[in-house]
Amino acid sequence: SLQPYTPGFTVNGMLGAGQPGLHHHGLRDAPRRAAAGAAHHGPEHPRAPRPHPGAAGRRRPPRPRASRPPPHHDPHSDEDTPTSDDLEQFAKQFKQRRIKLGFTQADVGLALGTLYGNVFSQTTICRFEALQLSFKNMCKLKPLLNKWLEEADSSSGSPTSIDKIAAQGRKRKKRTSIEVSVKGALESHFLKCPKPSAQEITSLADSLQLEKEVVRVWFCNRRQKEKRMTPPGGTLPGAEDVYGASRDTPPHHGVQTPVQ
DNA sequence: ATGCATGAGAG
DNA sequence: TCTCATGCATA
Repeated sequence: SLQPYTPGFTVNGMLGAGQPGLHHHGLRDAPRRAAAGAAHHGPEHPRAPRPHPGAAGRRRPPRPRASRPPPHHDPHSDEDTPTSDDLEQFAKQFKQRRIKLGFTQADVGLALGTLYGNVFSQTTICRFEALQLSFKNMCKLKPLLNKWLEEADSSSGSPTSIDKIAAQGRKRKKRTSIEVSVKGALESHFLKCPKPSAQEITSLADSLQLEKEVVRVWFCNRRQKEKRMTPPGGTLPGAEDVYGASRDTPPHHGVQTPVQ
């Protein structure tokens, strides 16, 4: 189940791993975006910008924010907390190796399961590579992916075949598609107030003709997006701490980067 | 690749 | 209820 896909076609790993009518792609690489960002405040939140060595035209003055200072020793060895830069570098290298080895994101997710029991979806691997997870989440996944990487190119083909986790039976709500204009409205409100009260959500939902639950979830997801290592939009200097009115609102912040 | 969704924890 | 990790389904 975790064979480097067959060059002929049959891009299997991914389809088999639960990627329905998706076409090819399993290998393909594109000049990635770069992250630039700011990190700060939270006493414990390493979020760092990325100066970008090789890329030219960086518009944002990279905020020189050191993040989790590596207490000691090198980055490549897992163990202690990596810096944002370490993660970015690893993610890049990981993707490159993965592709060279001929594995799809889905293959990797599955392999992690057969290897350690933690199965991950194509989505998660994708987000890891694109740094679209929270710093903490990235740190958690890095060791696993790193191990897979070592295991993978050392080609110690021990066919550790394992079962798949039983499928769930719960019916999932059909994904509601929100119109662009409505999304724009939500976005506006988000900028004004990232954490609307239940009542504000209700009225907003009402005026936008959306289910309250849909709006609530939209805000949750929007906030979560803001906490990724590579946040959307851009956090203007000065406009920090959008949330917590209380002191020490921990994490957040980011950076801005065009996601391509 | 990403949008909307679920569910486990925490409070 | 919110956050957070995660993924089905879809663009």
